[in-house]
Amino acid sequence: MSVKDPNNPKVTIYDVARESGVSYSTVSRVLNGFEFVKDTTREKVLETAERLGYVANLQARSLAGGKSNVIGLLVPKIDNSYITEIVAGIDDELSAANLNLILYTTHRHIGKEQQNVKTIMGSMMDGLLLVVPLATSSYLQALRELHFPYVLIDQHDYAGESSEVLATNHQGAYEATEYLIGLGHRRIAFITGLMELYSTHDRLAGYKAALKDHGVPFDPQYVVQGDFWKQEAYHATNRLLALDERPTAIFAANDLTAIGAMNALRDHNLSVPEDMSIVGFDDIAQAAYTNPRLTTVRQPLEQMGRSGVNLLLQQLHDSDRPPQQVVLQTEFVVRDSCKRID
Amino acid sequence: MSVKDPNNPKVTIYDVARESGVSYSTVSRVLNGFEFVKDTTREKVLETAERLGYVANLQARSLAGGKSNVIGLLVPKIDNSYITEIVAGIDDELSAANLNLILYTTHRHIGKEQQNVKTIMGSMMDGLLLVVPLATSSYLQALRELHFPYVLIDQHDYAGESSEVLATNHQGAYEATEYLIGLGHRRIAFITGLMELYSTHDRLAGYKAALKDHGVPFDPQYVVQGDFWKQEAYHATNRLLALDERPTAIFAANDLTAIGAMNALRDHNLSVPEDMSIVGFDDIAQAAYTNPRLTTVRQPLEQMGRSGVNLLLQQLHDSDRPPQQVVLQTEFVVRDSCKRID
DNA sequence: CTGAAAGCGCTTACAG
DNA sequence: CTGAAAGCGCTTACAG
Repeated sequence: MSVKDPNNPKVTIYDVARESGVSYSTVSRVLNGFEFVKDTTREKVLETAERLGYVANLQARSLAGGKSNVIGLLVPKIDNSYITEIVAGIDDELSAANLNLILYTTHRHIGKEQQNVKTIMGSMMDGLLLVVPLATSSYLQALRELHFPYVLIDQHDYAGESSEVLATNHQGAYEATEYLIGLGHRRIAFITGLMELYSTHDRLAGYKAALKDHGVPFDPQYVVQGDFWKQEAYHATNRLLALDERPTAIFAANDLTAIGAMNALRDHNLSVPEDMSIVGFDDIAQAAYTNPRLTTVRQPLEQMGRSGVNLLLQQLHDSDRPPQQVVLQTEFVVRDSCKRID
Repeated sequence: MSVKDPNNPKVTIYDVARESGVSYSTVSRVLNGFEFVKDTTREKVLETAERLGYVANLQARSLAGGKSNVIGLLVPKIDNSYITEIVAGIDDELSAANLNLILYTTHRHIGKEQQNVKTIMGSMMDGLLLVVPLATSSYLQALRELHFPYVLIDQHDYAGESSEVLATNHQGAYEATEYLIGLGHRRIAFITGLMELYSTHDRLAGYKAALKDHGVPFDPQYVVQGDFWKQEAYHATNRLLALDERPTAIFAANDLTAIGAMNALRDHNLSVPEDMSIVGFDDIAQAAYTNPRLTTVRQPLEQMGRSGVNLLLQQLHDSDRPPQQVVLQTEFVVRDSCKRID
């Protein structure tokens, strides 16, 4: 009876089988928690697996048709806390569920996004989490045909056939706009986000709805296009400042956009909130540290990640589960970047 | 000759072999870039692989003894930009090299860290990147015996047998302390980081060296223990403020520590830099947004991630390569959190 | 409740 | 230059 080195990770089920005097099939069964195994057998196997330091080989397991216990996570890029907070929530929840995470970054490149999804379909992951994907329409259908479990995070499938987690973008934008109106602003600009993302459209709609409900006429010149990034926001703000009738307030599609706008204002020697009121969206960590501190609409980012995992887990347990939509509540956070005007 | 659906990801080398009229062994060879394949054969195979939309099954490949093309990444937790900047660099470089990344978070739990490393050794990853690991001594030996390629990022192997990427912590701390001394400070406190991390010791040594070189006597009461987090820093700062002779400046082991210290000072109605000068370390994104903006020692975090990948790549190509150490330059960044005193 | 067999998709000697 | 065979570590019907 050879005692293997407990530190040698190359212990297989054959080793465990030999040591515990059962067949490797039985070992596999107890390791997978099958019910029809004699208790004494189970204990013996578990004990020797532990003693030998057995660690399952995930590749082999998944190849053989079992679960791989690995989930693919597709994100644009690990470069701002909007993403990292969502990823933190996902990671937490996944590791609590004993699932591994393999990360794919698209670098906001649609071709790469499609390539990655294809790779993921081809490999043997148990499921896929897509954070603000850009080109969903090109692969959602294929994913579904394969019965490949997936969840959209902060993105919407207009076909209505995908599980997704969203925030109350419309309401958040509505409240932000309403707040500005309540402060006396009438010329309120909106810098949009990326047009590929649902949240952009939903926030724009909320903005328009608030204007309408409060009798402020919608003026298309005050809606300028951004892409959720500082740089574009900077340019968009410059365009706004070149208008004959400048806005008195800017509602930015997200916090990074708000920061970019603040940079542009500073370069024009305009100060916030004296010369321009600003509201953001997201409440990323930086928002509490801008100067002045940014008034914004908080999204429960980490929770969005967690909810995404939970939706996925449900699909993993029941692959015929109809798609579900989880909508998380935003919260308006008043800080110092807005001022009442008369 | 059945044409398969190009969108069906379940295309295997058998399909490619059948379609192109060669054996699956040959297909495998061309897919792996072997040299002894007739050019026409290679082209034919490549063309049909492309046409059928073949995607390699990584699990199978690695099981069969080939490379898995996946690298394990072990991090404490995705919860602050020190980590996420390093991860961003790693992710970038890895995807440029066509390598997949599987993420393991330890939640700063030593048992979990050891468990994860064990799992990684057992599974078939090609290599492992460890970012500020806490319990290296317990598994480095095993990793080496398995010839498992790994690189330490911002952590040191005292045995000198590991490849690692570090920053000039000593020098950075020296410069920070010297700067404070140059501003007239003599009672300079140091809030340490986690004692398990090399950087803590290296920075402490730099701090002491600067004091010594400038004839400022070292006073142990001014060294208080932190753990790189705001909360501990808050308490450490309170201890400092309870001293009979309060320090006039605090050198914090990292920016989060500096922020925690600023919070404590604010709660004592003390202002920075009027009542207390503060220097941080890292220059995470937040550092430019504190109020006042934080003077700090910049670490090239993203570059540290990139260098880690490069070291790993070298080992992947030549597993007998002796361990290498890469030391990246820090940079002192003066902002507004320090004041000259007389 | 348990064993023997087939097979997941691939790589790699071994022959030729 | 290329094919047939064995095997990576595991799961899952199929028998019993």
